[in-house]
Amino acid sequence: MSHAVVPERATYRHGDLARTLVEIATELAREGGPDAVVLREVTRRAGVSPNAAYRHFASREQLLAVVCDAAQAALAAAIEHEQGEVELSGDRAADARALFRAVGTGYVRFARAEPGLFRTAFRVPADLADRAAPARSAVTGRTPFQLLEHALDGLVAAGTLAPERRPGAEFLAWSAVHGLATLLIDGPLRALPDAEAREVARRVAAMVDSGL
Amino acid sequence: MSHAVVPERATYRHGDLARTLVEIATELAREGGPDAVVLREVTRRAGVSPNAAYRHFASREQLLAVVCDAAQAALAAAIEHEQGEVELSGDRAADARALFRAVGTGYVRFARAEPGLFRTAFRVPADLADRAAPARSAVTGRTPFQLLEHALDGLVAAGTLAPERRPGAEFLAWSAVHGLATLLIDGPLRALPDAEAREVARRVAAMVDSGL
DNA sequence: TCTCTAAGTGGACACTGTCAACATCGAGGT
DNA sequence: ACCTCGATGTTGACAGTGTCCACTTAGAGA
Repeated sequence: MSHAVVPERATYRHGDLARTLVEIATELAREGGPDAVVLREVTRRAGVSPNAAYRHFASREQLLAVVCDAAQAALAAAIEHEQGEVELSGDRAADARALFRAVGTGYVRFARAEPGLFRTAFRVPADLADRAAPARSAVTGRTPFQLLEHALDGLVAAGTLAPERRPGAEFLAWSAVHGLATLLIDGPLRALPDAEAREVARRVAAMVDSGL
Repeated sequence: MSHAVVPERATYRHGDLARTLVEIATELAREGGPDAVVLREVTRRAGVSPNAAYRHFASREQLLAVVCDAAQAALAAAIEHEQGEVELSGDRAADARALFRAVGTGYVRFARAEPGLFRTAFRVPADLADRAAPARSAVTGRTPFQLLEHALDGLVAAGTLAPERRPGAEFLAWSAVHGLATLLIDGPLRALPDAEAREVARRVAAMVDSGL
């Protein structure tokens, strides 16, 4: 049942247990969502006693918080990747628009590809809201939310979005896209085939475009 | 710690334990969300041994599923109440629109007023997707989702929404509103005062209106 | 009145997160 | 080259959880 095929470490010290624990916990979260990251199972897979974790994390909740950051970073990476796929045309307005839409499509694609991590990313940390932003970012150093804000700024700079409509626009866009994502992985659209899911996503994007 | 102030029942039989357990479990969910409904605490408050619950529910998960239905029903009731507050003007188009918007405002209002129940309502049942719809409805017999569909049908009937745009429109509207709700109770808009929250909700509604 | 069975109890098990006390090394100063 | 001391890992324990099994109880129907 337990994948405890550990390299039977020879030394008393582990080396980099903190990182190892986070990696294993993240894998558990990927497979089964936040509830699947159980401290004892993590240490078991690491080949270490349960209490060893407490030398590196104050509690299970705190370990989960770190995994949550990692999941957010993975989401950021997915969005950045999606934006990287965009073929820039040179038309500033069109490009800004494409990059903006890539935020949404990358977001939804990640939610469908990694539902466990996605749910973990938005597990409310219970204690703190302002979790360290840097830990939640990928290569550009931006969190998913910041990537969205950046894309919106791009729309304004390209003249596509009127500056007076910019404040608060991230909340409109985020609402629509996040709602769609949950609908697709936990809601009635769960079993929708990829093609149709993309179609719904396209319509949501159109709604955001015209309604911003 | 435990509110186990139970009426010290005299009879061996409880009378209506199933209903009592659901009520207590719902209260726990209201206070602390789905994770707060722990079987032993429920039975404790009911003044009954833990195993008594198994005569009425196959597992904790199944009890939680019933609570989930109850939470959905409460959401439906909140939406219906919001629609009941609408002052009909006689103008069919305007009324249909007002009733449609009331779905959104009722939805968001409920999420903010009862975050514990709201989270419970959308706890994915893990096993079954097609949970009994009737259990999730209130006085009109409609689930929250059905209330939304009904309001959209009203828009079409009033000529406000083009019939060819009707299919799938519920997913667009639901995405936006549900996303907003989670943003307001678990996301960065958590601490927003009521007035500003209503303002954001108004803008989301406008986005849906113009983007449907 | 007797019985059968639905409803509640008691005890146990495996599992969890967490604490306190103990064991083990390895780096840094003498 | 040694010794120490603190960071890291271990052991054992405790309370709490969901759930199984065997037992008891009492109310409804023959």
